[in-house]
Amino acid sequence: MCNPGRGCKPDGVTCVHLLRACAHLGALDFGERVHRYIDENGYGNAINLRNSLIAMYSKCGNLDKAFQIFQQMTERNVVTWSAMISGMAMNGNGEDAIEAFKEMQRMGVPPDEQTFTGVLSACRHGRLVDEGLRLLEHMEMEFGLQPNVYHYGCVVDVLGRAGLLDQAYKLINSMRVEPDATIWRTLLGACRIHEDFALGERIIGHLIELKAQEAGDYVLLLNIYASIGNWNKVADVRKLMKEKGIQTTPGCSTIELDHKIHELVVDDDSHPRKKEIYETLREIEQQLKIAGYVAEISSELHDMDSKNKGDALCYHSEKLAIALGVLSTPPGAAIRVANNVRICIDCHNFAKLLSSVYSRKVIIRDRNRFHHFEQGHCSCNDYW
DNA sequence: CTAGGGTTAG
Repeated sequence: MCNPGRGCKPDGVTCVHLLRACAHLGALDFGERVHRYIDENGYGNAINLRNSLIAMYSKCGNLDKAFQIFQQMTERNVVTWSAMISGMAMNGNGEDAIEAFKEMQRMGVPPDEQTFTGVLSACRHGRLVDEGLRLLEHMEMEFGLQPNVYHYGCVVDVLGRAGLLDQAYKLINSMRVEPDATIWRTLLGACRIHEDFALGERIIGHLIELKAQEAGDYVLLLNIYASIGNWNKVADVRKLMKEKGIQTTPGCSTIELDHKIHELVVDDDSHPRKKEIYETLREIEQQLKIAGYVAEISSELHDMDSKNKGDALCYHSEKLAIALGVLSTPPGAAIRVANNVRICIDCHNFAKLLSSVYSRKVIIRDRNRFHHFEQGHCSCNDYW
């Protein structure tokens, strides 16, 4: 960690940067080394470093450790509270996040815009409709803070998922800020869940006006048509994407083993241990099938026959990373994987079952949030 | 030079 040969010793500022990098990568081991370095060098009393540690541990999925640091702090400012609230939200402890939000006010620390980002995220992840609406109102009336498009987006998401599509649409139109493409996409996602094609197509109109060239818009459009089984329209959209040269991001997972980050992609055939990985994966699948695992085919958007779907789903990068984790760590050790896209329902089932059959905690950070799998259950509140 | 947030979809 230190470079004595050049007489250049990392200081507190260096550590702040390092912790941010660890948080971004989900590199818990390295983050822990930075933590030890901070303590050994007496940097640990600086409030910005304690706050950075809370964020790092939260973003690496170790909420207990983040909370431990939080509890040991004698001085807590708005950043401390916001970091803790966001950490609870992203790790699936929505109720705790709201409790913490109330507690900070009892302690006389006024929330700011970023605190509301955290607590409204908690409402979104926890599906807390009334709480979300109430907070959005209090934000303006009680604290004089102008909600931004993300704050509104959380409440639109919560309303939409609850099936209150009209109310969500009205909220977007009543905003004092301009709706962006993302907030329309949020509502479009809800239209897909509740199969509201009329509103869905109206929203696509708004999206095309704003920035129609984004891959995500077309993917959502695909989802709507796929969920009603209109494969002709799906094919049309795919053709359009091809013509415009629009590509979707390939799935990619990372796992940290012996202080090294291993990166795996969908259908990876370039990893030096690919033979072992695929062997382990097949062995795991056999074990899981005995326990009742059935490949979930509905998460594929292609109109293939079931057999092909079953095969295609075997090689998602998170499964490869989990297999590498199983074969590289001692029995019972936790497996931590970071994913660049959202986990699919099949890999979610796979991890859930693996956590019970192999008696391992599996912690997956996806594009959205953390999934803590333990004894056949997941901490997440989503519909799977 | 430094601390807290981030949506939909694949």
